[in-house]
Amino acid sequence: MFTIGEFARLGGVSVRMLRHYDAQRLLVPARTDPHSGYRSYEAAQVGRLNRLVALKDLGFTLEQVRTILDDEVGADELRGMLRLRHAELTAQIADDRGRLDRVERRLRTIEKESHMTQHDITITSAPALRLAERSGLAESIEDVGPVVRSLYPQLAEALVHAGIPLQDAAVAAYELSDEGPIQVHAAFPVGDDVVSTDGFDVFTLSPVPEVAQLIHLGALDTIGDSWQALGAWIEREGRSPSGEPVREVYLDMPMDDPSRWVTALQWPLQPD
Amino acid sequence: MFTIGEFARLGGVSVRMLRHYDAQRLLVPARTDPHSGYRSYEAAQVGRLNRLVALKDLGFTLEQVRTILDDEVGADELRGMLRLRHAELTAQIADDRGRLDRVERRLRTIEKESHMTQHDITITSAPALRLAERSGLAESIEDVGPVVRSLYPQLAEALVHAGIPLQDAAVAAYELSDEGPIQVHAAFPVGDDVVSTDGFDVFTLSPVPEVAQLIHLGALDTIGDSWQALGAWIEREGRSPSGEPVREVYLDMPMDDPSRWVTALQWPLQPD
DNA sequence: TTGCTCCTCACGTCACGTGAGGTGGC
DNA sequence: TTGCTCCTCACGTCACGTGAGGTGGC
Repeated sequence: MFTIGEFARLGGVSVRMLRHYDAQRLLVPARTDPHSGYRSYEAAQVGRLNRLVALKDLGFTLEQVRTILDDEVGADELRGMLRLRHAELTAQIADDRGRLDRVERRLRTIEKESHMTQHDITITSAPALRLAERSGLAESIEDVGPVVRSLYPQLAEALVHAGIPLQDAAVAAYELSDEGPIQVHAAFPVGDDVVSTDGFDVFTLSPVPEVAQLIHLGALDTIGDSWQALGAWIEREGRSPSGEPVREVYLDMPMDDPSRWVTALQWPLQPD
Repeated sequence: MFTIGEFARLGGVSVRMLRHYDAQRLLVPARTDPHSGYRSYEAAQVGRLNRLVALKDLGFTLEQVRTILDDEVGADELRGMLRLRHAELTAQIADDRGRLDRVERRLRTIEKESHMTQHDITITSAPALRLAERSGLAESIEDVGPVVRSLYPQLAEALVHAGIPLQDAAVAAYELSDEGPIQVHAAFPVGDDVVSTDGFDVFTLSPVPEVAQLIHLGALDTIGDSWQALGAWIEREGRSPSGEPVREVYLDMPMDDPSRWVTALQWPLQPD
């Protein structure tokens, strides 16, 4: 028989842990003195303690350890638990590798710039959107803005005329390509009941699991710079655009003050 | 201005998280309605939220994020924090790799044996020991037991004669080698004040960071099998003995019942 | 006798998730 | 008006670590 302290040393665990395992009925001492409460462990219990520690070291929760130790799982179930744990660990390692990469990148930029370079670019997801749109062609990147601006009044008029409420933020989408004119869509999100009519077409944008997003603050005259910055950032991060249309979401446009406008630029990415 | 829901969507976080960051003074809404408690966020706050999320994604605690965001750390300190995080992540990944290896080993043994092979072998550390000993030579492995047994009565007598109290468990140590006689030490731990005398020598065993340990239950006549099992296990695990003397710690030896004896076998390992 | 070990509460950890119960704005 | 969003508590999470305050055994 061992005291709790001896047994703890033998198993390489703390006394507190043994008390915890007792309280959880995971490893109950062979006897407990009814008067003093002193716990006594038998030599034969070392085996269970070792198994407990080994399973915990694999990353199982105490509840899982209990079911395994108490033989409540068959060989197949145990295989399943191990495979699940395998998958979880693999994912965990991959996550931490990503984190490590980002830490290293920060360290490299900090060496060069000696302060925290902070950009307002994040990677997020973009939802599927059902849109009522009017589209046009822009000859060049610089031409996109004027084209969009010319499309919205007509679109708004057509939607209002059709009695369709406009509640969500307007969304514009462009199909960027290296050469040739750019297809420009000026649009508003609409419900499933709305269909194409004279004055606007209804189409859907697919959901995108990963987009690089930059929040552009202020008037739209400098939005080209923001798109450029976003493209440069994607390149620096070693990511690639997926080729799906980019989106401009006009989150807030107080009509009296363009300097307070808020626009999200979203550039779909290929899976990493 | 955004409501908390809009701002949460924009930043890809939950409403609850924004309330939490408010409570922690990490990201306080630009204004809070004194009557309704409704929070309003400004577009310009998106930057801070993005930085917050990015730093949290690197694995920093919210408290660390706060000091970094509030510019309470200089470039050097920040470099230090990033390097620390780098080290932590590297260690974490190494740990998880080890876990993954062990999970895979379990899966392979379970394929073959279709049930949980549980051995009572663990890896633990062994402390430095100051020992009073008598030693002898054993011609072969089989001869070790008799030699040890012959040494202990004389050693006990010499220690008692010198007035030295015996409180801790007896420890035997052998220097295993492939050929030739085996040096056998029968010993008891003693305090720093005890020195070599007629009848026993005092020497110290170095601490060992990693030993493979097997708890042998019962009489010592089958202890050879336990040593064999321990050696086989070390081989299977792909570990190597360090060559330091192996230890037998006689944890419990009730004189009336050898079947309840408890002995720890410890085999020093090379660092992994 | 003096340490040393043992005991039982009970709080703290970390970053929120998840109700409960209620109010405000379109 | 009916949902939808917002609000404030407050408990739960997971496996213990860390006192506080007290008792038992050599």
